[in-house]
Amino acid sequence: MSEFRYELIKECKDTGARLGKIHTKRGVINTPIFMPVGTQATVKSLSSEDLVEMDANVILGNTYHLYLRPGQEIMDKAGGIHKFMNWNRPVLTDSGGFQVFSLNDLRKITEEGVEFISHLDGSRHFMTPEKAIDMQNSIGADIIMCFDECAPAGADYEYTKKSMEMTTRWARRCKDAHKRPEDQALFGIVQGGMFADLRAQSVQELTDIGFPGYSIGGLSVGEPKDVMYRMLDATTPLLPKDKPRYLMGVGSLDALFEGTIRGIDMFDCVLQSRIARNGTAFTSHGKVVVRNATYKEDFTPVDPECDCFVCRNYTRAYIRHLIKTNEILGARLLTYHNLYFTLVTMKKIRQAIMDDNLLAYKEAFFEKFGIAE
RNA sequence: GGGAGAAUGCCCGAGUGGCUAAAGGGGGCGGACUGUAAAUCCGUUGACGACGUCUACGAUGGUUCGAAACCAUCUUCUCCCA
Repeated sequence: MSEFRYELIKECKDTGARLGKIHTKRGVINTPIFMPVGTQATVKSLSSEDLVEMDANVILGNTYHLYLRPGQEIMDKAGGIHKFMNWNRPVLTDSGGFQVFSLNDLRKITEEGVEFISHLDGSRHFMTPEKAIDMQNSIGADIIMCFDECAPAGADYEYTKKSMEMTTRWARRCKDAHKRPEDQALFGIVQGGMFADLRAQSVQELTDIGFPGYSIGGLSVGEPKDVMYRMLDATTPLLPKDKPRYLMGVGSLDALFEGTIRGIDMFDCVLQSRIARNGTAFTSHGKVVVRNATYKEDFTPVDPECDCFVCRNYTRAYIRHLIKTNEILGARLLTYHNLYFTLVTMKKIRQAIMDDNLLAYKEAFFEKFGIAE
């Protein structure tokens, strides 16, 4: 029997926010949670020890990228991603569905699956729902995703409906192909673009199939934020309360609050780690572009209110210097801080739900943080 | 002492009569970044109140309708022969 289970601890009185626990073989995940993204079995620039130290609980890996490198055989021989990267906490893998979207010019979609042209060497690969699951069985993540088509924001109704219905058929194939349901929770992915009725249809069909958790995909793909929030409003109330909801790829600070308020339990985002590498920090007082000349002689911490090891020991001036000189330590320090800051914010959000003052906390947060980035 | 060559915008470096305020790269400055094709990408980078003017390609003086480009002299630098 699977140990995977969602426990709803408390529902917010004023909003749709939920405080919960996801029980997995590798430990308990307190939700709502932010999951750092480690596409190629590494959160870029950080070690697994760093992630433990900052108290990250779940991290992501990516099926498509790990399938290309190091490849399925190595993942098998390594005994799965946990051993491979020395990380014994939960891992969630995306199926490669996002690459159907992001590698737009390098793939062809058919009912059977997706033909990718490798961005690495131009070689052709045919990814199917079955293969995506098989690969995820080899990677061995605790939570895995159905292979889906993530349609672009501009897709019209007709295309979006067909795409969503195919994603549903793929979801069934994924469930059928899954060989380790006892220790890998397979999530279905809700699609339906920017159309509320299609979102509802997607939820209905996926819940009919039945999954231990539900992801909401196809958002934050170029649409305005209010549209995304409207789609969440049209989706989460329809999802079963006893299963976790995962909003895929979303994680700007405002979206973490707004998503939580709309009943999302899990978030992941590359934004924190990517902008870190590009010289920007999220702080209590908003976005700080450490790279900018303003901070050349700023010998204060990245975020004076943060107690991460970066903020306790290093200055903006130093990190700016590292970024300007293209030293890898700069990327590492900012990545560490950005993720730490986000994880702490999520911890405070959980506490606020517990204390029945989520809306007040949100208001206080953005009063300092400023307008959402 | 003799001979050859070079001097370009913050730096390197194209450019041998008008289309050159001057390619390209670097550096500087700024912006973007949301299930990672990203330590990436984009913009900008002589001055001044704008498709206008001014100052600019070592210096000075010429040739020409017009010069960063041609000529003369000077200055500095590099290389070769003694």
